Amino acid sequence: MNKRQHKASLTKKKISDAAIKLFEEKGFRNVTVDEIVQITGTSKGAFYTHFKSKHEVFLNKFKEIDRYYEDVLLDIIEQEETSSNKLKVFLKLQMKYIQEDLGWDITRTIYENELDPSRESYFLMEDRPLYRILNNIFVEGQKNGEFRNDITASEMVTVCLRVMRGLLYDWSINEGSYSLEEEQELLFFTMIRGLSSN
Amino acid sequence: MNKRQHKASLTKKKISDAAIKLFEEKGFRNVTVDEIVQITGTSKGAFYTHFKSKHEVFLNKFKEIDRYYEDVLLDIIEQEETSSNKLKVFLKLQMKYIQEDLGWDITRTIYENELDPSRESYFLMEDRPLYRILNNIFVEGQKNGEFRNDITASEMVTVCLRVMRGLLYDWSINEGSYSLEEEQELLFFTMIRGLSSN
DNA sequence: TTGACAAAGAGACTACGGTCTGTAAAATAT
DNA sequence: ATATTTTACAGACCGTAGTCTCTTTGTCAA
Repeated sequence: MNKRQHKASLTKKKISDAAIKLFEEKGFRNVTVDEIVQITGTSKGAFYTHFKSKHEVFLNKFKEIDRYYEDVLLDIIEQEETSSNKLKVFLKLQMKYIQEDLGWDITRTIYENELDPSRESYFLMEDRPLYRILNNIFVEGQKNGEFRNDITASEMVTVCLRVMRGLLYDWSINEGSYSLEEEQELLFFTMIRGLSSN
Repeated sequence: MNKRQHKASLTKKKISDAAIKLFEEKGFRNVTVDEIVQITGTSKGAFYTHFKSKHEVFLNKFKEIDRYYEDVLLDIIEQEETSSNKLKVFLKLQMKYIQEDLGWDITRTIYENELDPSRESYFLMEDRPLYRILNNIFVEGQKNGEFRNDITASEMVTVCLRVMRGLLYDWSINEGSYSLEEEQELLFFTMIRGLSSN
């Protein structure tokens, strides 16, 4: 990395850090790009050379969730005996992470961003760790007879994703007014019941 | 209705009709309020006395869905024998209606609007026909032993709504690229399986 | 070393949703 | 009949996300 690139990456980090801090303090909608660039002593030009949009700033933050899946959750679920317990624990810890580390405002903003067709979608990227992990659980659960065999593992992933999104969307429009960690259980257990072989 | 109110309601209708027509032609995001008022020969002032926001214009359109539930779907599901079949038919026809009569762009816009905390939420209004109808089905299904009794009917409504929203959200971010009517089956059948008594 | 080029950034500008203020005329009170 | 208030509306104005243009300065080839 040469001198110019180095300076650029410092600028990017400076903007990103300040922006995320502001978002957490005041909520995404109450922070303006002008404010961010003013505080960081940069400019609109700098901001938009590093980020495609105001949303994108913490899309990066959100992507950390995948690292969390791979680094932390994978090890934990391996300790569970059954596939359905792996799934249960995975979903529970995921919701706990979203509730405690991301919060509803960031979640809401991500969900809003995904609805904008002019922007890149993160949810639609097929190679997310989330998708691979779920797929592995279902494949394994089918092999050992826990899950249904009349539908494919990838169909079960689809079902699971839609249910997850329904819950997170609902949590977002309710402005995080209920405990995600507690409410996930009924919904996911029902789903798992529907996906189990009998 | 006096003369002034009459003229006002004409203006409102003129704006509403033109706006919805434009939305259908060009998509919600590609229509500006300036364009709507210019075409209708009205003004920003007129627009915003009748509608709280650009979104609200077809929130009214969306609310027609409830009339559809009450007027059409209620009769149809009454012909089904079992509660779970009522639910299946209801959900299927609902998705068919959304796909064919509303379309994904309107659906997307509604879902986006709901994520804006500064706006009134339609989904959170507790007395929607949708909620009552679902509740009735679950209560009935519990009485006749089809559905689980370890959770309440209203909890089942909550589960059902979240699943529905997950599907519609997913359909929206996929820009309506798959058939809602076809894809609903796997998801809802799985859910119903999870809600059935055994 | 120097000159062409490109990357990073500064900041004026645009587009557009939404607000505010002023006004004409209809409704209502006296 | 006249005065007062209210309503529907016109359109100037504002806030903010995002774009465009221009400048600076580091990079690299000769």
